[in-house]
Amino acid sequence: MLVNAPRGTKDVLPDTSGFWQYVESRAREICKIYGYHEIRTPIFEHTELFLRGIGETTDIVQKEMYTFEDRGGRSIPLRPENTAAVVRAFLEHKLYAQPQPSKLFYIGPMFRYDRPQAGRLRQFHQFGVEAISSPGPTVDAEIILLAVQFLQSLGLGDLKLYLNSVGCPQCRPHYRSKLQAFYQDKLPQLCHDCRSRFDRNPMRILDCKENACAELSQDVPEIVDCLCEECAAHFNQLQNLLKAAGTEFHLNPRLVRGLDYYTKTAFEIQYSPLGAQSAVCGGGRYDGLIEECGGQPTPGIGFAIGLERVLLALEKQALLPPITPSLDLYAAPLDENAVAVAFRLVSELRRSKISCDMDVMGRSLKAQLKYASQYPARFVAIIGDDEVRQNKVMLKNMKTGDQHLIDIADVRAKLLTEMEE
RNA sequence: GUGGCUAUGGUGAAGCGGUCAACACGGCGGAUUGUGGCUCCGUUAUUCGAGGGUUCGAAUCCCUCUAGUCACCCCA
Repeated sequence: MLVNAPRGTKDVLPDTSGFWQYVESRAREICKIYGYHEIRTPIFEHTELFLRGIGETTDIVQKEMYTFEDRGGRSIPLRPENTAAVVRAFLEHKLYAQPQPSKLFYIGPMFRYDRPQAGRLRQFHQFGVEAISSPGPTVDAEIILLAVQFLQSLGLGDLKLYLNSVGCPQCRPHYRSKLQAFYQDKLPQLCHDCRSRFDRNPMRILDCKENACAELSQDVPEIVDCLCEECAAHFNQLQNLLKAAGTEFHLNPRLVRGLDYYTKTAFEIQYSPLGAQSAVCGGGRYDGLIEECGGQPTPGIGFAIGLERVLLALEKQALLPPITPSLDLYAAPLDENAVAVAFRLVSELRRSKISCDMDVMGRSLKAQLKYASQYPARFVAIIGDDEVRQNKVMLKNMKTGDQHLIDIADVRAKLLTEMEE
């Protein structure tokens, strides 16, 4: 117990942290290219924010939040996603008073209490992007391209972009009642889950994997045919923009997002070899969210990318960059007097930003050389009695095996010229 | 939250009721006195995810729990 991380959490060890840094730096690069700026919000927020923002009836809020009471009696959840928090910060700091749109991104941990699986953890990490204030659809296309370009820049292939429009408060109710009319007489034949979806969120029935439900849904009316004029025009224009940019996409009328705040554009990027957790990126427009959170009516759109899933996909496609630690100099002292000399040398070199290390295990020279070659270190400075007496160091090139006795004072210059090559 | 499968050292794994828990890799140490990457030698699990039970005897059988994994649910 004491030596096990809590269920659904993972330690990132030194042999993999380099992969994370790689992916995160790619995310930052892309955001810079697209003009998005980083925002960092707290890992916990007030419960009300997510109740309002995500929706009280959603699974995320109903059964997946890590909520605790703090010592002041406040109900505090660890954030299950970050869009609501970004909107909160947008309002709290009156970012709307600055030149709009607000183009923001974040990278960080999210928390959902769920049964862990590969690609689904209780603490997981998202890279998310939000563009607030523009009604689109140009910014919709921009955001989607950003996501696609990010994933492509990592070399990922076999990605599929799915696109849909979920309408707006004008047209969605019509579609909803149309759906309910469609399913009304089929109700007894639907599965248990779908019967409860009928009232709560009939659009979810379309998504059901039960054979019976899928068959019943064969001739279901599609939302694209029920969009109001504005939503239809928006959706059309978005498709035109994506085509103009040469981005391949697939319309998926059954694509429904799980969070209440989505309107109009909904999209998802899938990498199917990941199995059940194949959604690498999910996003959409949330034109009602900011008002819902107490601001002026303001449109917004964003997405989140699951970094664990991206890493899994990269691993599957053998696209993880090699991580090669290296060291310019390893100091190998042979006795206590030499340790002091070596320590001084190493300290000085480190101040000059030369990467170096020395023995702290009291090992034999043989063992020290072995260690240095595994590191791998480019040079080893062997320091024994003779060297200490003469203020010199036996500098050994680990690649060639050559070694020369040189003045300690010259080590730095020697290393610098060697590193030039 | 529901169902299936799994659980032996740092890693990959043998063992399937009865002497010291194979083997490989890795780690550490060594092969004459201050020299690595090859080779050779030694060493590295009083213990088999945890806790109960059955038995003269259990890593091996049973139960509970924990964790991983796959699928559902949902989502990134």
